[in-house]
Amino acid sequence: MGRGSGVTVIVEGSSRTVPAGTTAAEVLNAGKDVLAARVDGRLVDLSAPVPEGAVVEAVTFLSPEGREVYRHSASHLMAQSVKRLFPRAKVSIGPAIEDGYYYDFDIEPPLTEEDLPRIEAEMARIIGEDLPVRREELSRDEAVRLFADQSETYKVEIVQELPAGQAISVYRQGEFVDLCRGPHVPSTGRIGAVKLLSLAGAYWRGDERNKMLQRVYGTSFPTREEVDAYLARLEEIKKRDHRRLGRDLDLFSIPEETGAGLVLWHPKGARVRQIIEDHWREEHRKGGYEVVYTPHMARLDLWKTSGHLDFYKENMFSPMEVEGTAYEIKPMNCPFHIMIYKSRMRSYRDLPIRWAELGTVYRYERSGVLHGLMRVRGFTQDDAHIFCRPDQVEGEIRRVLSFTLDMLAVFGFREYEIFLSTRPSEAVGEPGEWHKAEGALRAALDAAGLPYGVDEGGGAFYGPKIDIKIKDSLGRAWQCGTIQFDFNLPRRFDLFFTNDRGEREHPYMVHRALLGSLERFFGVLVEHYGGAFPAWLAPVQVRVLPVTDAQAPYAESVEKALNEREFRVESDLRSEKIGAKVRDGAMQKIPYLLVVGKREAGDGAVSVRARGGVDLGAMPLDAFMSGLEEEVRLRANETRLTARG
RNA sequence: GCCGAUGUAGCUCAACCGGUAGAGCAACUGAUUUGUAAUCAGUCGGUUGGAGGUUCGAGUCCUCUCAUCGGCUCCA
Repeated sequence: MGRGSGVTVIVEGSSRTVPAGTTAAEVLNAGKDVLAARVDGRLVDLSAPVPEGAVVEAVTFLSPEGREVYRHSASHLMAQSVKRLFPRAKVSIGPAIEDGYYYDFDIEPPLTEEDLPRIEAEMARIIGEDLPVRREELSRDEAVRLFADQSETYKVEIVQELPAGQAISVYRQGEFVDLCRGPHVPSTGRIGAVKLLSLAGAYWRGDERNKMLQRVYGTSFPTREEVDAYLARLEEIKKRDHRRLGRDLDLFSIPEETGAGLVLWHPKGARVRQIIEDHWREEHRKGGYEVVYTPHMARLDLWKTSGHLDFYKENMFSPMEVEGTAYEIKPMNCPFHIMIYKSRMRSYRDLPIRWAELGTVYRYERSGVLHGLMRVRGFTQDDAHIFCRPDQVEGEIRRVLSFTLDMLAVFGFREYEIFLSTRPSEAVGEPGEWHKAEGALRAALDAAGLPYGVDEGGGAFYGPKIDIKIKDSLGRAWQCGTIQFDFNLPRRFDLFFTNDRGEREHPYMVHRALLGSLERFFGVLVEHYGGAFPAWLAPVQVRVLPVTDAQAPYAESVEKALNEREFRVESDLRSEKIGAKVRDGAMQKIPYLLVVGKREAGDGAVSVRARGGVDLGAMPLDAFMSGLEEEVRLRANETRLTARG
């Protein structure tokens, strides 16, 4: 604190002395673009007085923190606007999120889409009023009274849960006051342009036993142009949506007649899947795995033993009866691999045993969660189970971890999020053992030097896991790879091996999937490449386009030659103009279009047009084929042929 | 499952206050023989997601149901 006359602060690296009580805004000589201040690393309002010795920095929209302050203030603006238009609405919470903000309301009758423009217009009015945003600190009792007087029951509930002694901050702008930690922009006029995007339901406090509130999503930027650019970006992103591309490129469908969440892989989607699977098998062979096959259903008793019936029931379809015995369609592959393990005696010398299977499982997913290929009811996991001795488990986990990342890298994924998921509330086994298992996973992650978050309670019922999430085009992260430590199932099934002292001992298990499920992985892959698969994955690598019907026989001979070299190739023999054929080929995102006219037919050449509209000119067919062969061999992420092959 | 919205030709979308469903693209047929993102003409195509109801009459209004979309919850 200042000693009477003045305080010394450090602003942008240089030290200054100012009168005590000087605000951050004054110290920074803040212009309109400064939204808040960072004092000694902590975000505060511009109106906050700076203490002695403080390091003061300006926070603008250019920083993530600045955007958060800005959007959070915009959410208050929205709440104020809603309260003006719908005085009986109760507010709850309204944080900034990536690219925007939301606010949850309890409001009767519910808002409709038509209300959004009205709310937006009122927000614009409040911006015009340029109301000062003021922080006040209250005791808990005062805060409870304040919000109780306004019948803001949700706010009262939040305040009552805050510690009694602690001062509680509220922010007031005009007639609107909201419980908030802050900081906020100094006045409502600082918000430039706002846009409300959508309405959605959201449970109070995220708990489905609570009342469902109405959530309004919006975004805000300093200028209208930036809002428009953001909306345009959303439109662009939609074009990468795997559901749209799946239809446009004829990759898959999920017809209502088949059933929700049940995927039909069309020939072109199936080709890509097959390439993924072939690569997967080859890598597993090299990585010391054996492939196994198991059935799609098993007796219900098996799922009793495994614990699925106790801990996984809500994700399983109902059992069916066969000759008086109940059978269950499989939600997981592990019990089958366990039964293979049990089929004979195992020595410590046999371990680790690594068994992999592209195992198709069926899980009951609630109707509201289904989403294209990303969330389905029948899917094929690239599953494997490793049975090992306790002393091997950490090494095996590390090995799987690097295997996963290598596999993802081949498909062009170098960015992902890793989470350690710990014991869920419903789980088998002792907490102490869980703790040990979590430690082993943590050690493997640390050894690999990988940053990770912790998902408390996100583990499988039989053990903790490491999850690897990949982001889709909308920035939604999807869990793909997973590595799960399991000391429980071996015990439940009474698995053992004979150790080097001749005693029976339980093995440990590692459940793992590298890609997760082929459906989800393919969905993410489609979006990742926007449907423009690299040549090694593309369902059609080459399309031959004769300029006129006269070159049809030559085109067919080119197609045949390519086919014999095992390229995925087709010809467009329609009597269309070459421009139309090029356009159609481009829209199918085919890596290479070969234009063959009179000239090419004459000298055994092809005119190569690479994806993206790059005309590589004419080259001998052989040169094209060796170039493409190389590109495929390298699993190159981009088309890489150049002029003259 | 929950909240909200939406289902019209294969796709993208029209159809006033309830008055008897239409366009472009695709497909098909024919003409055209084309040199790097759409050649022309014609033809076909619909129990308006499904089932009930209101009405003289329903794509339009009501109820139920299925699916999809955006979220929430849950998950590979």
